[in-house]
Amino acid sequence: MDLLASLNPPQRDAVIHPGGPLLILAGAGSGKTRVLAHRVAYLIQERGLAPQRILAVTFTNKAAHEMRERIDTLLGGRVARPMWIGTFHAICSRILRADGEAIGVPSAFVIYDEEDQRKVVRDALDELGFDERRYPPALMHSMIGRAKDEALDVARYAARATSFMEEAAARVWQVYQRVLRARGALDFDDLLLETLRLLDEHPDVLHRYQERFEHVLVDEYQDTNRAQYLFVHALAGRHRNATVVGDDDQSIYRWRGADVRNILEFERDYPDATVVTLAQNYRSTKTILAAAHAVIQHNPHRHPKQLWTSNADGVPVTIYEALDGADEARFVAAEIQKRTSAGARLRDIAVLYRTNAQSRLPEEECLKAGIPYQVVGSVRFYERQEIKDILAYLRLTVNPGDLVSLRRALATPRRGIGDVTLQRLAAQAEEAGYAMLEAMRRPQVLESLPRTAARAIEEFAAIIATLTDAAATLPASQVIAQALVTTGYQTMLQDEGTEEALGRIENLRELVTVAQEVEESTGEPGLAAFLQHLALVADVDTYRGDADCVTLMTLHSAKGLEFPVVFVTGLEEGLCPHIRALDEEGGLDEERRLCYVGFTRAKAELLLTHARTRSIFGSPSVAVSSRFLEEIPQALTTSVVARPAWAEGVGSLGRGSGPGAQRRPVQTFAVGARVRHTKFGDGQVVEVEGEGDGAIVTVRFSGAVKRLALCYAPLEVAE
DNA sequence: GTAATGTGTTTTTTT
DNA sequence: AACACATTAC
Repeated sequence: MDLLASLNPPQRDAVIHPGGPLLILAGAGSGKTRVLAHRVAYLIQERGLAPQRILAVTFTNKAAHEMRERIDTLLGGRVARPMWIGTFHAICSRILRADGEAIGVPSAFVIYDEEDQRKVVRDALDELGFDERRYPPALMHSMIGRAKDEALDVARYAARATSFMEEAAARVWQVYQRVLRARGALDFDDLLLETLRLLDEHPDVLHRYQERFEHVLVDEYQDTNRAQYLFVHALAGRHRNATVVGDDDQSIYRWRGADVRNILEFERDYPDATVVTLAQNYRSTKTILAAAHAVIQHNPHRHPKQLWTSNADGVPVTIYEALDGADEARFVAAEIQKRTSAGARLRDIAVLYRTNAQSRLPEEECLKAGIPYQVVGSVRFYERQEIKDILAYLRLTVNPGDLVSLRRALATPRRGIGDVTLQRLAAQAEEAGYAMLEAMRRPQVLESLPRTAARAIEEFAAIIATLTDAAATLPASQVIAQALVTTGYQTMLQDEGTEEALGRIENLRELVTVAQEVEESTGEPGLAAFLQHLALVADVDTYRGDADCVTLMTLHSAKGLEFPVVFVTGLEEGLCPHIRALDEEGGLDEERRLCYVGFTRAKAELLLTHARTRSIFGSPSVAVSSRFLEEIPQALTTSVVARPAWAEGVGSLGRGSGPGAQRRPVQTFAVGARVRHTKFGDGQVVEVEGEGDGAIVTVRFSGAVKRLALCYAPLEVAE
């Protein structure tokens, strides 16, 4: 296959770049994923590079899968299998599993998620005798997290601490880290930091990986943090074949430690770097691109650049001013139905918002309207209660020292073991130098406990022992299936019998299926590998592009995706830009980039909505439309304003409620377009006067020619 | 030791 | 509005 035929000149330059550092500045929709896939395929096919000598870092697992598939398609066959491709976290996890023992990381380490981490922080505060009111756990946790993003260690952080709070955080961090280590656990940041430490302290390991990876490619480079930066530069240090791709305008993870300087200063890091700029957009209409550009150009300190496209002008951007959140949701649902009845596919439509909480109203409206939808994110699959409960048992079998999991497993199903018993156990275990699980098996320990408690403990220890045996020989999926029964968890849910409980059983079955799939795709059947994999699943990894439904998700999750029709909802001051971002240095710029990312997801049609009142924590408050909306030139937009309920039924169209029925959101029709009117039937547009809200179209129907006010006439595009 | 009730808090965004 | 956490009652 000719890998270059379908590429434009700069894309081709990037693909055939012989070696040495390469920076690809790729604007939204400029085909960067394609270029990366083609470059890898080219290296393999034309340069004869062995796939296992390539390391590619993507932002999500989903992107990793897609990349692998694209490369396979380009080359024909499953060529990309031996190539390492995944997120920073997944790749570091793999390295640590293989080589972590050298720095004392057990290969079956568990990964603590946000909730687990919070518990450890609170334990640490407790141990230090710090009052949670004076030292909020959330604040302590985030201070530690930010420091880790910058690849600091406790000692250096403590040394440079300037405030009282920072000194406190340093002490908490110290205990936090000791606790994690004692439990054989790592948090997300540790995956990177421990890998860096491994590479630093064991030059032989560093050299092995450096030697192996002749090419290192990194996608979404604008969203890498300091630790990730160091990782890339360490691994590419030998061959110097680092290819990084990114767009400073799409940097939206600063709050997570992402440092846009990584991309802006790549040329300083590598003075001999080749820079390729991809400025042609293949995704969006001229109108959408112009609107997006109008917004982003308000940001200072950006690489000045302007995307262009040879695509059509397309239709204007719709701006809808809703009465409130519910009205906004009704508008969205009505517009979706309009488009699907005109032949659009549900999977081509996305509804985006700033915060997860905003998904509720559109969800309800979709439900009412019978529109199938999927929500990406909000409650993550593996963070569901039932999943975490079962995982707690499994984690214990892999890692007996995991106290967070022990506490969790002991609590559900209820076994009559509470804090009192647990503390007695812990005290005895410490005294005798046993691990907790070990103490549970000692007769002399059990004897000292009340009879009922002792029997419950025995039973629990037996369950863990059975599962541990199973985990030693069986693949993860079978261990999980067994755990559902052995722990009594499934019985508990069945007895409960509520719809919710049955849903939970469903989720647990799904977990078994997921395990089977992961076993197949990774070829690593063990429970430890599965658990580590599971902890690294991102929200957007659950997005099913092939499902026949509308997609609801946050602006963050939407990065890297595209849809013919995109709604961006809640464009109000305080929401987008978010109020919490406004008092952070540079926060507004990042909100604007987020908005830009949202706009540039749209291929054909972009609909922006905001509400006049918005419920915050249950109580309604007046909302002002987002400054980002004001930044879009009116020439590019069509505005629709909701009519308040009290004006309903005056004069016209008294059918039903909701904006879809009472006031027709304005569509635009070109002269010649075939249209359908509910009363007059099919016709053809012969003239358009004015535009937007006040437009009047003249339509020739089979019987008569009519002049119709677009905002009131029940007129649609005919399919 | 558990279930029920009450209170306060929360929302940015996520690997 | 929804949820986590604490207190209270059993």
